[in-house]
Amino acid sequence: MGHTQDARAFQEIRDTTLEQLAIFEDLDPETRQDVVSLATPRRLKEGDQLFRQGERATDFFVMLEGYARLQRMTEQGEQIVFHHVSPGQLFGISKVTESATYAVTCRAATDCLILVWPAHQWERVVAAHPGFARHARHTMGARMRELADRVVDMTTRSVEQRIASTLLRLTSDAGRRTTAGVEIAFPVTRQDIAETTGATMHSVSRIMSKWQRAGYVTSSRRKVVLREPDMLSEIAASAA
Amino acid sequence: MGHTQDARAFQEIRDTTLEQLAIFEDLDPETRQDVVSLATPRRLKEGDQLFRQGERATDFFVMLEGYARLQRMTEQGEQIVFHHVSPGQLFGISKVTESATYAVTCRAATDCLILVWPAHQWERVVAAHPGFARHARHTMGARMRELADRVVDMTTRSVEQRIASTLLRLTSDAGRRTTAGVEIAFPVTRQDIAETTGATMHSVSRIMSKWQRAGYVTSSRRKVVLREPDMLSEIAASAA
DNA sequence: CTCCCACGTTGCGCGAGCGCAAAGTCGCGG
DNA sequence: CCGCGACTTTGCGCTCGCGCAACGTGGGAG
Repeated sequence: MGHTQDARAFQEIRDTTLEQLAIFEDLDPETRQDVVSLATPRRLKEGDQLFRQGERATDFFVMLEGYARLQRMTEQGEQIVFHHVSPGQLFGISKVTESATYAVTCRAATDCLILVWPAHQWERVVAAHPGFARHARHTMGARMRELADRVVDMTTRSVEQRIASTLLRLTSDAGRRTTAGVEIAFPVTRQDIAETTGATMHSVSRIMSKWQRAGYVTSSRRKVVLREPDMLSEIAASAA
Repeated sequence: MGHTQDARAFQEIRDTTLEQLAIFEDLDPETRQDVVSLATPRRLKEGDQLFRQGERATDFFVMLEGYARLQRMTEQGEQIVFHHVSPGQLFGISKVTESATYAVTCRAATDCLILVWPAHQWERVVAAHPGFARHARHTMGARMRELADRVVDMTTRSVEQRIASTLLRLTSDAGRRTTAGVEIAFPVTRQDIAETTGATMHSVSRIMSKWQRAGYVTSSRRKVVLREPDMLSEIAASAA
């Protein structure tokens, strides 16, 4: 995690990963290197907090490898997960909302490799690469849609339907095909699912046990595999 | 509602209202007139739909007088209210999220007077008045915070607490002092409150009847007056 | 003035999902 | 290989708030 390893990682990044990122796809290699040279790479261990809600927003980020959760904590200590950051995604972009602080807390769901830009470089990055700002606005829009959908779900759908939709979304954002089905690419506990669906761990466990018995999912400790995504879609969509 | 009336309204706007709008406060009169001259005024009657979710976003707006609801409709025909637009607020700003369509439906809660800019003028307005873009981003951030708070509320607070918070927010956004207390400045039915809190009309009615008996609120047909806002704050904050 | 309709109130029963409690299991560190 | 902590499962009872149903009520149109 020292300087040497970061430098090595950085080298690796420049050579392979970056050119595949959607956010840089319309950039010539020279500009891309300009923009990336303003950032520093950083590794996180699973569970590390990158930033906390309410903290001064000193940086913005792109996820290169791994997954992170954007969440909030209530005064009663309850966690609520708003979003899972996947590789290639931009996050911590409070500049887009003219906010001086982070709106959420970011915690690594797996070991991560991220690119970190100082917030004061925002204008410079945007000037060199207008697509960056466009991408950031687009990301913000997607997050808003996600939140709005979530509000709709919370008021109109049952816990079972919400869990089904959530698992489907997680596999579509971070799914990995295996022989047994589609697996969620990062550790997921019952508690995590509860925090992203607005249910209790107990309800999640009961419902997923039922699905396991029915053969729709296979789940072990911190692992979830969907064997019959179509059945879950059906549950998520069902009128009741 | 014809051209003459619009022109008169427009004249009136230029003379009185505009200079007080926060969004134009840092503009010299000349630039302000430039920006405003790109817009046309429009009046809405209570209940009119200004735009619908999913529709191509052809315009963006500033509310001058009156109130409107930003809402969504589910396939089952349920309405969910996300936001109440108050005078001075910018809305329909899908440009900020790089979206080609409106994310919500806008319906006038009272008769309204609004300014309408064609979406294709966005770049020109922003160029003439960078503060406009800043204001728009700020608005977007505020909406996101509102949505996130709502998700938290839906998962952690009781219906009674949510109704209390909602009424307090409505009076703080659109409150009018009267002898009896603070009145919400636009017509509000029990159904409306249900749609903004994620409850049923029946629950809202029951809870508000209780509050009326306790003397915290006075409510008649489509009208809500808070007599004891502090008591409602207490309910909204209570641990249970 | 009256009719009608939108809006509001209230009672009753039920069910989803929570809270609590207790016991089972996996896997890592020592 | 053992022990402990993190994670999971399951049962049971209860409560909040919904769904249904029926009955007020006020205000605007004609």
